[in-house]
Amino acid sequence: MSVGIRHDDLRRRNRAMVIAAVRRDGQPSRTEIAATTGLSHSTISAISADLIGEGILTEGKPNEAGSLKRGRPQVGLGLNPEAAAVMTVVLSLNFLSVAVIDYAGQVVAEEQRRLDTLTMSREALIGECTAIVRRRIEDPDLDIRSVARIALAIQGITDTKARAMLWSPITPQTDIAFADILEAEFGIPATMENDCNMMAVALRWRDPQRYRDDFIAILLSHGIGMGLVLKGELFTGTHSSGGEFGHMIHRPGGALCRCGRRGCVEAYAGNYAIWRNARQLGEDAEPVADVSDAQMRTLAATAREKDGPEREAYRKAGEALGYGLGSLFALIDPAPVAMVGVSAAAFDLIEPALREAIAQTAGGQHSESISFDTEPNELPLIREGCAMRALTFVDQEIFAPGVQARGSAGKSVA
Amino acid sequence: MSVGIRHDDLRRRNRAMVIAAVRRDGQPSRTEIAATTGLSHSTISAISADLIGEGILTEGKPNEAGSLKRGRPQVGLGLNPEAAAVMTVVLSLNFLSVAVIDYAGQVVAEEQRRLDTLTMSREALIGECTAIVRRRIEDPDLDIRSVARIALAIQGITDTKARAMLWSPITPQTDIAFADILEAEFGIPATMENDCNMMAVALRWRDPQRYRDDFIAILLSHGIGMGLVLKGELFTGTHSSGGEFGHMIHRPGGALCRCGRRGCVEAYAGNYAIWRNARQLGEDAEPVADVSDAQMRTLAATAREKDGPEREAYRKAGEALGYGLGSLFALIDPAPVAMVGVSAAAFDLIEPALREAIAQTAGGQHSESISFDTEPNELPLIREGCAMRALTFVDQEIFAPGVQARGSAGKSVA
DNA sequence: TCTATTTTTTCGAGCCTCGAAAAAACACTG
DNA sequence: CAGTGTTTTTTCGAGGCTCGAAAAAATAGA
Repeated sequence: MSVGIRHDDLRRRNRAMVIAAVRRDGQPSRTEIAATTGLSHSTISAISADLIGEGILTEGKPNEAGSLKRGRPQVGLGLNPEAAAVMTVVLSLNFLSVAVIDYAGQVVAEEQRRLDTLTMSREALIGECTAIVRRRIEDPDLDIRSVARIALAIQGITDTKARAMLWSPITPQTDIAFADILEAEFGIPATMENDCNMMAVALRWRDPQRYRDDFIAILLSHGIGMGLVLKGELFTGTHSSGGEFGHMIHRPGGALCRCGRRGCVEAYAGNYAIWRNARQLGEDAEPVADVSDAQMRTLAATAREKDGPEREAYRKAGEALGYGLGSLFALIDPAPVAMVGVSAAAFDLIEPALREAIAQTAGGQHSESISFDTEPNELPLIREGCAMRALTFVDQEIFAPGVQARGSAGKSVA
Repeated sequence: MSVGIRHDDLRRRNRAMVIAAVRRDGQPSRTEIAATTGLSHSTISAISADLIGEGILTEGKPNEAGSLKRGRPQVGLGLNPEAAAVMTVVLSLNFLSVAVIDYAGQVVAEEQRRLDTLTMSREALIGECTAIVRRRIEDPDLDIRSVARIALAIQGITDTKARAMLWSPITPQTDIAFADILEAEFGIPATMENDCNMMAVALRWRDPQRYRDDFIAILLSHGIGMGLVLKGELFTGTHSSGGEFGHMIHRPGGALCRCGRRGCVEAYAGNYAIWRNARQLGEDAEPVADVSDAQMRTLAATAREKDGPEREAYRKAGEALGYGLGSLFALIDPAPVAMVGVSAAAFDLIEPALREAIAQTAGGQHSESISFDTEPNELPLIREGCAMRALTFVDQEIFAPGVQARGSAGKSVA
């Protein structure tokens, strides 16, 4: 049931709002915060005094951006990098990457490892993750007092509660509650996120002009994934991370998909599908386990060079993506799209067929107004998204908690 | 930007919460409201005293449900039917229907008219709507002081702001800002809603057990529509009412749809499509303008009787709906489905192929756990939904406003 | 009639936000 | 270089709101 607003909630929410404004706007003055939040100057003054006292915010130098103005110069408020740290863990095909990030969002440490995720046992996979996290946390060079939160991202399906990986193409293992495991191991709150959702989160921070309330991030990689932001909120399914754009049906009974079903968008537009079509192996050919980025780049080069099966493969991918997007647009209306991943670098080969297909669908009404942007490198995006997700959690839950917790936190710092 | 919470918002929100609790639970006592909202008894007591003083709530008789309990009996709080009235206007193919509903949700007046919506001019259509509303408002028999809000529903696409009909299959006219027109004409706040969304709203009130946070209402009528509730919120597109399930693509380049495109789900599952297939007219045959409910019932009867083109037509409809649902489930995960409209009465003919198709999709993982419910009559549902939508608006915006407005309202009643 | 029990109201305390005024910190001016 | 104007930030009292505890109200059972 919906719950009433208690009196203490007021301060908590407004604290969170101030922190969010500072994180969003960089170095806003108290006056600017008052303007964007709609709260009075007195309230902002009181809250920011508290936050500075607790070591969460810091006052910037007043002589920041050339003070040409007449009166008392604005004092920019910033996030105190030492207020907390968070950790990101990104698990992708044969690759594990962690980073420690300070409260202001700067990477202070990182470590990467190659693994053979496709053949590893459940225990080995979990072991590698906990080990790498432990190494970073216990690193004596790291002068971070404590990691306040861990965010994991994995390609595949996670549950709505952000506790577990349910299924992932990078491992035969299923249902690993990574978040619970890490929490139990280190006593640090953790969440398990879908990689494409983190891409969307990152895009929102990178370019809030373009990616604000409604947009679509599509990962064009070995598989096809999607992160969807609607009305300013990350979209998730009712039970899982949802948004499995790659497994919408493009052609009933069509090409064989990595998921074992037939006719999914991914079975035409995933790297393995483009590869399969370029090699003219037939739609029933078993998907290959991996195609290297270099191989895909070669494929794209060939397709650009001459009209042959390679070009046709990209055309088919464009068609599948276009019809898929058309169906998606029928549900949510058109929105800006960011194409991410190695095949986004071949978007020139994909776009014509994609636009042609969209024009045949309900999305076609605004065909020309749909904008596409490309970003070939997904990993940094996923990492950034994880970092922002973890930091936002700290902002909201740790630094803007109920009264009791806030009191003690205040004492421990003051 | 997100806006801070002012001090006055507190009372406003908690007032809204109390009203919502009373509307939801029937005759809750103050103690029960305190329990469901999590607010203290004192707060509930104060707020309900205000609301009773303002004539919004009324105290029920204490001897309501056999007072077997020991102590002071609970006093049920109810909505005062005379506190306000709302009006619903439902515009469907060749049919216009309005109703006046009191604050407690009872219909106090209604009127219906047959029209030829497909051939009417823009002015005539608007004229009929304003005329019927005026007749109901100015009816001397009606002892309702004033209508506080009007909710219109129409088959087709409306804008996100709930101001205008953008496109509708029931008329060649487009972009009619019905809400603005009625507001200008009568000075009463109005909203323009999508019919299927109102079906979903109604289902939520009718059976909150089954249809709570996540469910799908699909209209199987001449066209195919959908109302979607996700995470307890009505789902809408970024620009329009969205949720155009009927125009997701089932087969690229496939059967001719009423919308002029090809291969939409509706081009296989709409009444005209079933009709077309049953008559073996071919997928390119121009959709007929209307098929009567009686004709559809005859068709279903024939299909049940013998294996022929009629049965095959329903099979194809089931397949299209199944693959469409499969794609939808890939995005949002499976959820309970309510099939509404005349073809829902033929769901026995549709279901086998539908389930078979879903099993071939990402939704298939939970194939057996997906439940279908049928309701052949959409009109009462749409009307109910409109009524609840309008009443909820009154609850939230008129009876739980900012402080200034509340003060004056209080005075005028006291 | 008295007592136990449960619901509802009353009342003072504690917060929170707000507006107005004061204080602070600078640029400009002569 | 002191004085003035301007803008930002803080201070302070007022007004509201919710809460907990206690009181009042309303009933069933003894």
